[in-house]
Parts: sequence; structure tokens; C-alpha cells
Amino acid sequence: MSDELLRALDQAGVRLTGPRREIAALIARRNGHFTAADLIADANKRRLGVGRATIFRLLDLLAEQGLVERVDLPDGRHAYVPCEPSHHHHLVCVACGAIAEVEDCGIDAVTAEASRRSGFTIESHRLELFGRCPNCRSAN
Amino acid sequence: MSDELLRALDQAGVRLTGPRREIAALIARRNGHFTAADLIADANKRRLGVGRATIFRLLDLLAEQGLVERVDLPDGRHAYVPCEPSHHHHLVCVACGAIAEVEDCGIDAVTAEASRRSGFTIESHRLELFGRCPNCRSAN
DNA sequence: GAGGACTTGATACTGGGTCTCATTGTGTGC
DNA sequence: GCACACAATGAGACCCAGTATCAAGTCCTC
Ligand SMILES: [Zn+2]
Ligand SMILES: [Zn+2]
Ligand SMILES: [Zn+2]
Ligand SMILES: [Zn+2]
Repeated sequence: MSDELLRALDQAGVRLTGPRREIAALIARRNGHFTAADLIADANKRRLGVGRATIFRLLDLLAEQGLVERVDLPDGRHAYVPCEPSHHHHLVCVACGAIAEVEDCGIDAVTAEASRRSGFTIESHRLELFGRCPNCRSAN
Repeated sequence: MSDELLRALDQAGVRLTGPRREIAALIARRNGHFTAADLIADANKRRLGVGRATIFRLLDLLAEQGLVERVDLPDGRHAYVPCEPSHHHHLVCVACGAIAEVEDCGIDAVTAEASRRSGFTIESHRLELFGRCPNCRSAN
């Protein structure tokens, strides 16, 4: 539920205001990835009086805390995924939007090799995998 | 030079128009990554009469042909990188924008493992590495 | 409770990118 | 070379994500 998000925010010294609780609840009841526009639409539908800006601000906050991660979809849209705050990568179903998390499984070797060949110092990386989840694959 | 881009476009059955030649020249004289806005600024500076829309349209075309690839910068901006049309990844210098290309060096093993663990069929992936090129590292 | 800092939402604004459409330019067949 | 069908162009309007501003409201502490 949204309790996790709220607890984590509280521990980070962030004020737990009414709007923030409501937006956290919206996020908790989504599954898979969502865009800022999705949340704004949700909020409008439920006639919560929260403003657009507040939603963007909370998303920034959550991203800072690593509770949510930004994903760039293949079509260029920006989406968010609720997340554990440890390093990992996302597998996104292009049909239904379902998400799976995968921990590093050999990426470090790849970055080390790339660094050796190019002479670059690598500071960060982004890996996103796109495909079809088991459900969508069988539904074809 | 821009001849490569033009030749590739020609072979793909695309009309070689004046504006397209000029934009291709602009791209050829850039090094590293660039944004659509960069090209638009270049075009304005040189008083080429090309419209914004034409630049976006050519970028789409080039991306379709794999002659240019879209990169999502860490700050969320969308940039492009001139490219070979074979699969590979980019190493982007966060200080000066220099680009190095790296071929797959073990990524396939990572995707296979992720697929095995999650049950997803993986159709595509995006890997971007961010760091500092040798120049920027020593200049510090 | 009172106070002061933080948060909020309305609104205006920016900037990337798309759409439309009348005009122009290109490649082709002759 | 020339005409023609059709693709491409550019000007401008338009749309949408995201940001900035600021007066009014809210939270937490004391
Ligand atoms: Zn995650
Ligand atoms: Zn990683
Ligand atoms: Zn799916
Ligand atoms: Zn550099």
C-alpha cells in the first residue's frame, strides 16, 4: 500500500501533508509503470483538488529518495516505476506495462570492459529491457 | 562528411532535397551528441531557410534508417548521435558530450539471464553509459 | 495554542515536438 | 529537355510536459 511510501518519506524528514498522502495512494493503486499525466488524470477523476505542480513535485521527491525511478520508454515518453531504493534494472512489458525488477547480473563486467576499451571513466549507466511478460506472450 | 548520410538516404529511396542536404551537412560538422535545438540554432545562425519541422522530420527519417540514434541524457533531454546502423551502445561524456561506441560485450548474457529469471521475452534493450572521456578526466 | 518555515494550487510561461495546408521542389517517363 | 504526379517544405497554429511565481494555507515545534 501507500504506507510504505509515506513511512519512507517521513523518515527522510519530509512533511506528510494531505495532498502527498493522496498522491501516494494513487501511486500505490497503480501497477506497472505510469506517467505524470496518468496521475494527473487519476487525481482529476477522483476530484482530489491537487494541482499539477504538486504531483510533479512529489514525483521529484520520490525519485530523489529512490522510491520511484524514471524510465524512458522506447517512444520517448517519461514514465515512473515504484521501486526499491537499491540499484537494479527494469524489464518493461511493451504490451501491458507490467514491470519486473532484475538485479545486476553481469553488467559490471560489461562496463569495466567498455571502460578499458574506450579510456572513459564510467560514472553511471542506464539499462532498460523491453519485451513481453508471460501473460501477454501467451495471449499473443 | 555528410556524403555518407546522403548516400544512405538515397539508397533507402528517400528524396535528396536541398534542405535535407543542408541539414545533413550541419549534422556532419557536429561532433558528439546534439539535440534538435542545436541543429535549429545552427540553421538559424547560418541563415539557412529551413523550418523547424523539416529538421524534426529529417531526424525521424535518419533514426528510422539507423543512421542516427536517440539517446536520453541523464537530465531527461533527448539527444541524437550519428551512428553506424549496427547494434551497439554509447558511452557519453557528461562533461564535453564526446561519444564512444561500444559493441556488445556480454550484454546478451545479461538479457538471457534476466529473461530466464523473469519469464519475459526480451525484444529490445537500451544501455547507456555515462562518464568522462580521457580528456575531461585529466582536465578535471 | 502561536509562530515560522514549508507546502500548495492557480496561473502564467517555456520549450520540445506535432499538425495543417498552401506552395515549392523532385524524380520519372516521355 | 519537359510535363506531371506526388513528396517535401515552411509558416504558423497548436498541444503537451514541465517549470516558475506567489499569495494563501498547512504542518510541526515549542
Ligand atoms: Zn525498480
Ligand atoms: Zn546497473
Ligand atoms: Zn505484458
Ligand atoms: Zn569529455
